[in-house]
Order: sequence, then C-alpha cells, then structure tokens
Amino acid sequence: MNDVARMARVAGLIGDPARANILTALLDGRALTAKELAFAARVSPSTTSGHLARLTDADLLAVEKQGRHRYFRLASPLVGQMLEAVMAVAGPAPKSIWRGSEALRNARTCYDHLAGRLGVALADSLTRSGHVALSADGGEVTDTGHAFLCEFGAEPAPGKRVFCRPCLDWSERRPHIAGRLGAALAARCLERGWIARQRDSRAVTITPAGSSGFSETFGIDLNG
Amino acid sequence: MNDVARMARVAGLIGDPARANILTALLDGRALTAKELAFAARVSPSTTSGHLARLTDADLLAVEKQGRHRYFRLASPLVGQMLEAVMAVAGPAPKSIWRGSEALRNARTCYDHLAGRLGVALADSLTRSGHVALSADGGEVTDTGHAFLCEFGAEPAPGKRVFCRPCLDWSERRPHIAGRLGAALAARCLERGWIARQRDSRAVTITPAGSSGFSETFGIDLNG
DNA sequence: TCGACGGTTCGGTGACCGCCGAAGCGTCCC
DNA sequence: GGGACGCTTCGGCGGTCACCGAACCGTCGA
Repeated sequence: MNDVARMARVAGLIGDPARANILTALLDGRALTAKELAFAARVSPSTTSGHLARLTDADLLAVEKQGRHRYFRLASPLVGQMLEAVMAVAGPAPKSIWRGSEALRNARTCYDHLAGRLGVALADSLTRSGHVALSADGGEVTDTGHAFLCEFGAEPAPGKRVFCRPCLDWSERRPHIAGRLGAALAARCLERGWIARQRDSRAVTITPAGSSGFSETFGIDLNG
Repeated sequence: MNDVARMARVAGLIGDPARANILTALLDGRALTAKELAFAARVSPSTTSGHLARLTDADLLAVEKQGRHRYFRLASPLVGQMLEAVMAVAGPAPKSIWRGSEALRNARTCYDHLAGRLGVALADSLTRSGHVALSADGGEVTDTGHAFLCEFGAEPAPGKRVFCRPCLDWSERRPHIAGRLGAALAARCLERGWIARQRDSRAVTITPAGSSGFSETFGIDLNG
C-alpha cells in the first residue's frame, strides 16, 4: 500500500457522514459504547458495528471491552488533531443556517481543551494581558504568564519551558489555546466548577460561578 | 449543511486515491496544469477534470487561468496542514514495502518547509545546539538561535518574536520544523544551492555543496 | 435457568461514484 | 485560416459500499 493510498484510506473513513458523526462524538476524549455511537451516527446498530470495526481496524479508534459493553475512544490525540485540521478547512456553515448548534459554538471541548467563543475569548484575554504570546506558528507562556497560571492553578508543566499549541477554531476562525496548556486550563476550569460538561455533547455550559469567575479573572463576558 | 457533514465532505474529497494523488502533488506549493495533475493522478484528463472541479468547488484548490492552461494550487496553507495531519495519522508504510519512495523519505518539501530525514535532522541539529527549543506543543527560537539564523541568512521575521510550528513527519514519525521558520530555512537552503527541487516530485536532492554545507554548519551527514 | 440486552454477522438491495471515450469549446501557433 | 492542443461535458458502464432486518453469540440480572 502506497503512502498516498494510506492517506486516502484514512480520509475516506472520515468521509462518510455516519463515521464522521462517530468520530466527532468521541472528539471530547470520552469513551462511548457502540449503542451510544449508533445513536450519535443516526444509523442502526448493525451498520454502526461495521463502521466501528473499520475505524478500529485502521487504528483511528481504540476499543476496550467491559462485560457486554465495548467502549470506543479515539486511538490517539493525533486523531483528534487531524479532525480539528479537517474541521478548520471545512470551515463554519454560513451564519444563516446555524441550527441548534448555538451551544456548541458558544463553548465546547475539543479533545482536551476549550474551544468555541469561550476558548477564543480565553486565548484573547491571555494574549492581551501579555501572559501568553500567540501566532499562527506557535505560542509561548511569558514570565508573568507563568506566575499568573501558577496562581490560577493551571501550571501545565512545573519548572519546564511551556509552549502552547495554537489551534484554529472552526466556528470562530480564530486561534484558541490547545496542547498541554489548553488541557491544563480546561481541567482547572472544570475543577473549579466554572464549566460543566453536558451529557451526550461536546458542548459545555458556563456555570454562574464560571460566569463571574471568567469575568473577574479574565475579563470575559460572553453575553456582552 | 451540518458542520459534521461539511467535514465529511472535505474528508471524502481527500478519500479518493486519484484526488489524494492530485493534492499531494500540489503539496509542495507549486501550481500545476490539469494535464500534469492527470499524469500525477494516473487517470484520464476527463476524469481529472471532474476531480479538479469538485476540489475547486470545495475551496481545496485555487485555480488561475493562463491562456489555454489552467494552473491549480492548494487554496491555502491550511489545506497543506490538513494533509500533513492526515498523513501523520495514516503513518508510514511498513519498512518492508518501501518502493521507489526512498528519495521522498530522504528529503522532500512539505508545502514550504523541509521534511523527511533531512528535515528531521535539521530540527534535531538546531535543538541539540540550543538554537531552537521544540516540543510536541510548539517551539521557539532562542537568543543564540536568533543570531545563528541571522548569520545563516534565514531570519524569518526581523525583530519579531519567532515561533516555530512543529510538524510530525509522517515518514520519520518525529517532528520537523514548519511554519515561518521552516519556510525561511528551506528558502535559504535552496538559495544557497544546497538543495535542488526535482522535476515532478516533492523530493529534493542534496547537492555536493549542500552535502558539505549541512555537514559543516549543522553537523548533518545523512549517509552516516 | 431463563429472558433481556449489547453487539456482531450475514444476505440482499439500492444508490452513488469513479472511470473512460467521444464529442465539443476555446486558445495558441504555424 | 486551419490544425494542434488543453480542457470540459456527456453518456454509459461497472464496482463499491452504506444501509437495514433477521438471525446469532455472549453477558448480565432476575
């Protein structure tokens, strides 16, 4: 099998709507059962089973057996990054036909970090206050940023140089913070109860505590 | 059209072998005619025409008309990054069946920067000598690195903070340097005559001057 | 032990899509 | 002007594949 053929095979697997639904359902890093994925993909269990077999065979998904359930998750962060990259190219739908995805566009998780308007606002805030420096090529935590993040409780790698991976947000078309720092930020916000995961969705809700917290600490007010 | 459906559509476009060949042929940033792409895709001109229309319609390719020729190129660097991401997941073919792609694995361009063994060796060298710091999340040019790169003639952004984007090499499965710095390095190596583009391929050849140059300046000896 | 449930396998059906050759359209050059 | 060339459109063919329902296997709980 050729290199290009291998690429085509992987892309082709993402290229089917049912499988694309399965993969995006797993994009937040959770592990879901075959049945849950069948619901997400909107196809029958038997059809889903076939898709899952192919995705697993191609090492896009990893599977873990627990009793009579089989839990599927993305095989590696690399898969998540690939999906993000495709999303970034596919771009957002025209504004006029946004339907029901408003919550998703407002705040969501993206494998392990925050995205959507909240993610972008967080990146903007940290950039504006000089705590991180971002460009299309990469980003870095500044000295003041390091202190700030330590106090916030999201010190991603103690004592080590910290980079942040910029990740183009497909709905906002602006970068948000991914990588180790992005994961630490999201984890800390969850820990503080500022955000809460929604069931069966990558969307997250901003709690009242989060609303004031994001406002005070980062100067973010998504309703403004 | 749903967000996920849009992603699936883009992925599906990459998912066909002929189209994948077309896209990878354009991955080095050049603009090629429809006929050249038909040759690259190994399908008839009529079939190629259909593929090109679909790729252009989906904004994966941009087209420029010149007389009776139509020149196609990747619509944006984002498309190149997406292809790299898919390649990284698809991974390298098992070593036993490498066929004819040896030159490609040795040294090639990847949109605008160097990849393959040469690209990885360059990244290793710059890291080892402390001129750049790299991690999976990002990278940065150090102070000594800035001076070094200025002298080499590959100062990517005068006076500005320079990040480098790490890019997982699909054949080596190790990071090489992409982004603005990667582009500047590749351009400078070409300018110095250290490397030469091959016709009809993303592979580059290392010239005799390059062989000694890479050895003296970066301590790279790919034959060793 | 016996249903209930999660998941897979199988067979059949239908649609989509990639492929080509032939014909048509516009451009260039002799 | 006429022929060569680059590219596109059209029609038809064939293969692949997504889909479902029914039957089957293994696990859990009553």
